[in-house]
Amino acid sequence: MNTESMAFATPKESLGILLGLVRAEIVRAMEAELAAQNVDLRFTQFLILKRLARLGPMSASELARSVELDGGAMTRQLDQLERKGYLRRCPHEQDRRALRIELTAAGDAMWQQLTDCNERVLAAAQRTLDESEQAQLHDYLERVLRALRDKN
Amino acid sequence: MNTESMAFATPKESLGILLGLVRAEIVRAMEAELAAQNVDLRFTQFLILKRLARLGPMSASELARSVELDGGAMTRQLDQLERKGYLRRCPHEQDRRALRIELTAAGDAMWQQLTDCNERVLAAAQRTLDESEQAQLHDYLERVLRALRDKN
DNA sequence: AAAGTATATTTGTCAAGGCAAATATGTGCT
DNA sequence: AGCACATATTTGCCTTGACAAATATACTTT
Repeated sequence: MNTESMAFATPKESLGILLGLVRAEIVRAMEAELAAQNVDLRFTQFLILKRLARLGPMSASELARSVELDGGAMTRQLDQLERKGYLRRCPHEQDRRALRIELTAAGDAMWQQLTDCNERVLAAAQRTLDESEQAQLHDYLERVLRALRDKN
Repeated sequence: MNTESMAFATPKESLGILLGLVRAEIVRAMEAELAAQNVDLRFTQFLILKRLARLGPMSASELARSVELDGGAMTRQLDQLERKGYLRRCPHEQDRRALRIELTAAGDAMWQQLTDCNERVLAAAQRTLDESEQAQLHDYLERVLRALRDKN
């Protein structure tokens, strides 16, 4: 009659729920690691530093889009991270509306300290998947993401 | 030297970011569908109705755990959903501390209306994966979830 | 049965994020 | 140049969710 059979022990979570659960666990694990190292950063702030460390300076809105964060929220996160001394708001060369957000030396150092902790959590999360399975998971997620964005 | 090569056009999102992006898109898509049908429900509320529709009546805290929502937040969501007439708080038979949350007829009818919209979004999201790939994605995510939870 | 501990629900408080309005620039068209 | 429209950042306002405290009830041990 319908496409799904309910005759399982685990009622088979839908993709939406499952993604939420997995993400929540990753956030929890990362924030625990951060706290364990006495680093006063939330997951969002950690992500922002990571983007900057890996992709280099960019504008606030590029940063916002890349972590799926509202522009207003980004402004406030930048306030906090700037206050902590991890980044700097510089004028953008080509666009006087925009900012060029760049890591300070302290921000860079902080990222050096965090990169291990980051990799540890991700490795732990994927420890039951072998290399090719990890790549496949990644590929599937990217395809799902593209499918959702190219909605037509 | 390190395990990741950065020589790709797309800098290979980490699992944490990717999950966030995909989930955000699914939430966005679902809320757009709900709005298009003039249904005044947020994604969280939709999830709650879905759980109740699929798993039957349960206590507020079971519900909260199953959608990874704080107990306090659940109380307020239940307030709203009860006010809209979609569910009822009944006394729990075996445990006088707890509630038995059950859908009303209106809540059931609402779910009937939403189930299509739900499946449409999930199908669209996974449209570039064939059946076995969808199953595999699901399996990988569940394994990651277990790995994160059984942290030891 | 009394005490101590664990769980369910509710409420207060606070931080984070979404949305809209304001301001300052860019970009394209005429 | 002038105008319309799009984009970048900031700020105010509001909702949601996390955390903690309060209350009620269960469960366990003495």
